[in-house]
Amino acid sequence: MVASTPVPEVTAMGKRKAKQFEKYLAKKLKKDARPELLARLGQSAFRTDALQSTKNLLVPSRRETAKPKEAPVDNAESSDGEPVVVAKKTFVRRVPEEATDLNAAIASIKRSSLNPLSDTAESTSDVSVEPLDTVQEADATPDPLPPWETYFVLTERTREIEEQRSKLPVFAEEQSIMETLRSNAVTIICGETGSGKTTQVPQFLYEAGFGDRDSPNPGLIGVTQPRRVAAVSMARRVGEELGRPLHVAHQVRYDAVVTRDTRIKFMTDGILLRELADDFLLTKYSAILLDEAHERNLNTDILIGMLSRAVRLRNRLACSQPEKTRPLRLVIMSATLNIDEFTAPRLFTPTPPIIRVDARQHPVTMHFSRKTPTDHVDAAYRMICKVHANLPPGGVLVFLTGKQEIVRLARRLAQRYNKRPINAWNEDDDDDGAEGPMETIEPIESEEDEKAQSDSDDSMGQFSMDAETREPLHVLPLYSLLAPEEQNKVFQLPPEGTRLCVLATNVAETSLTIPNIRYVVDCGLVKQRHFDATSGAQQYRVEWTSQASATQRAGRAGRVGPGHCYRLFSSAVFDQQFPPFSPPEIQRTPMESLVLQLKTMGIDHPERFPLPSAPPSGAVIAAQQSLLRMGALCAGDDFPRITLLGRKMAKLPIAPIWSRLLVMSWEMDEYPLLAAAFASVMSVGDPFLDDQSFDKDHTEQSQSHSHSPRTELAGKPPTSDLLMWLNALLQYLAIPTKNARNEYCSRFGLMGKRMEEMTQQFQLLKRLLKQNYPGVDCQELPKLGRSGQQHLRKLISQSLSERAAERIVNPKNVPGLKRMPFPAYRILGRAADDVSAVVYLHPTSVLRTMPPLLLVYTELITAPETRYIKYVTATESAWLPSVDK
DNA sequence: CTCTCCCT
Repeated sequence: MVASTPVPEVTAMGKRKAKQFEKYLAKKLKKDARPELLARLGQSAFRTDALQSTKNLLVPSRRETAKPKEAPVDNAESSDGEPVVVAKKTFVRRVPEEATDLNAAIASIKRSSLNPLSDTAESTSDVSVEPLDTVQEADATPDPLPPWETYFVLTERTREIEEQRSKLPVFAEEQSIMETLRSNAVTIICGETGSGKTTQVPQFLYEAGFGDRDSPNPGLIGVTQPRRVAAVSMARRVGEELGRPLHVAHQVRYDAVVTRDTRIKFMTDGILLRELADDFLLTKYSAILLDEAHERNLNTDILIGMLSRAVRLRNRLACSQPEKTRPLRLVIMSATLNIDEFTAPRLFTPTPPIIRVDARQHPVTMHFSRKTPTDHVDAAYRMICKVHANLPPGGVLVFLTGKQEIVRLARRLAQRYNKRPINAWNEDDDDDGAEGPMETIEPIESEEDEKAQSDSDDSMGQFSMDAETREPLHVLPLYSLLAPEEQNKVFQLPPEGTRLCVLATNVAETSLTIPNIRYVVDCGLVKQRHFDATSGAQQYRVEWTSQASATQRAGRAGRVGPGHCYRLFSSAVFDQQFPPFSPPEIQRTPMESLVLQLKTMGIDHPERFPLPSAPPSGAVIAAQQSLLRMGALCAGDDFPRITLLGRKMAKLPIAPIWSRLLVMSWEMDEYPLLAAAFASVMSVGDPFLDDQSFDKDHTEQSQSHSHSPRTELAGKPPTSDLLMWLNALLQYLAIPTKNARNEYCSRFGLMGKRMEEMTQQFQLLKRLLKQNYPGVDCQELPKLGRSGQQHLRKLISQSLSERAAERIVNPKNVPGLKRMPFPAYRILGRAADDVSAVVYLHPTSVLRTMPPLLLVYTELITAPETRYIKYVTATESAWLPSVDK
């Protein structure tokens, strides 16, 4: 590494001899315990006694003695049966004063998870917790609801705002919405974008006294959003509309503005999920609104499952002890889609009422292709040209599958419509004007004569004129990894006399709304990540999108006026091959995080937890096994139980695989700060721009990755892509000014957005480190010295031991091996004998020039012909728990 | 020789 000053084990004696000697002693003691600790890293059960011995060095004197009031939550956790009290105070949930209420709640949760009323569940014999009297009724009884007391809050809206509101479709429904909310604990509101439900429904509740301390419903109105930007911007808008900005706040990962005055809180769904882990009854809230539920995000789905139970419990408690507990109302807000999964009896009894609200949306005319083209990018190109040549002014939004397609098509279009210096495009596009039958698509006449390539003089400044139209085309790419400055261009007005044409990925389907779009061109495809629970491999696949998402895409043309959607596929394909809905995220993602969180909440059988859609049958089991291997769970008589390690991991806002590394480092007090920086890096991911764009924009001559500036950050010799990222962050943190940081990013081809995110994540983890381990010095920036690197590589190897690979040194012995310029590896472990276990080191790896004999990887990518391992770290067999040959 | 999109 560049900053390879080894961290001295013992520093030279300075002034404060005594202190340093103490430190030295402490370190030595810890070192003695270290081999044992490291040996145990790979064991399936985490030995808590070993932790204790080092932990005592961290927090010197007095252990916390368990007070009688505290719940005996940890009894089952120590593998040797000893009660565990380590760091209990900070890590373990404290039981509040109303212990009986909460115990009742927890008991009922455990019970409900065992008997979720799922249509197939049958066994109730293994109920491990005695339900308390307040929740003893059978789950089939309708949810109780205390009476609604009338209350009003006056607002101070301006006349202008009142006028705007009155035009929203949801405004006319205020009375029916509030009447439904009054008599139901759970309500579903369906309305398309533009109905105004997100901004208005919270205000209806506000005016009925929700969130007002003196009202019968003093708790907050909580509104969840799937995305941070939406939470922040909705909060601001509602605050403005109410004329009471202080009453509306937002909370997202790195940013909270909640105060004592807050009555409406907009937050991301992940925030509410975190809060549920500590307070299952959501005692702070009087109403929860889950917005955009139709998107079927993982978090929203889980929230629906948990809230189905929380609402029932809260309202039962509110009935039996109205002076102590107030009721909780739940509103699920969704576009008009398959609501069935939200109304399933396993979730809600009685079935919640559904209110439908019209949308203020203009009609969009659909145009299908007669035939489905084989090359959708080419088809898109032709369609854009036609729209541009023949149709009245209005922006064009084109949906494609990925960055590469977008960049290519943008160049091709720019070449035709938009004159630029010739060497700005280093890829030759001589296929312009390529023939091939083009389907006629109504109502545009087939005018596909493209031979009049316009490379003429540009009398219109930077634009040249198309033969058929007198109007230039303003082409902009849009995808998530694009720098924010570039992204923001789509929100500005295009240069005068030009037509806006945005080439976008899925970001434009939900996350970003581009103004003034009249025409949508949709290729009908999506690139999606697929996850195989048994092998752990993930794969990107381009597939037909769903009918629902195609409809959503088309709707983007109807926001300013009547629009048109040109679909680059036939109506037969749409009807017969498009699935009606995209699979919910819960069926496509690893489940470790969710299982771990459910277990910490006392839900013993996550596979039976009620959810709108069940995860794939193997996914929960696979996650459970992976958590067992990590030591976050340990085998129990009837089901795997959470360990103390697991509990600590669950407290950290990081994926289990990295939270484990963090807890290990913190507990051992070995480079705790460095580990925090590393975990921050890992939770954000690859900060490097992809080389193509980097080379083009900055250095023409550096074609090869081995000469790209990033190798400077990798150290000599390079040992890990991941440690290179870490070094990039540490260097970045050491730079004082924003300008210098930006300069640094562009020099090394780093994405500023990601570097900032890493920085914030590091601050967040540092705060948690300080809170939980007050003895650790968090002042200085950590250095990536030689021994620190070793330590991290050991831990990385442990974490990724299931993803190890061995270099194929003699390729002649392996039939079918190809492309030897790229180092080939064989995956170790379960799949080792399989031919498909041969993989290649991804060309962007910093280790490509000196591939190690043994490595661990984080990603296995399946390309059409080849499988690649990406993001690798050199390792040694001694660091892996057991390497199967 | 390449990576859709979110979140604690």
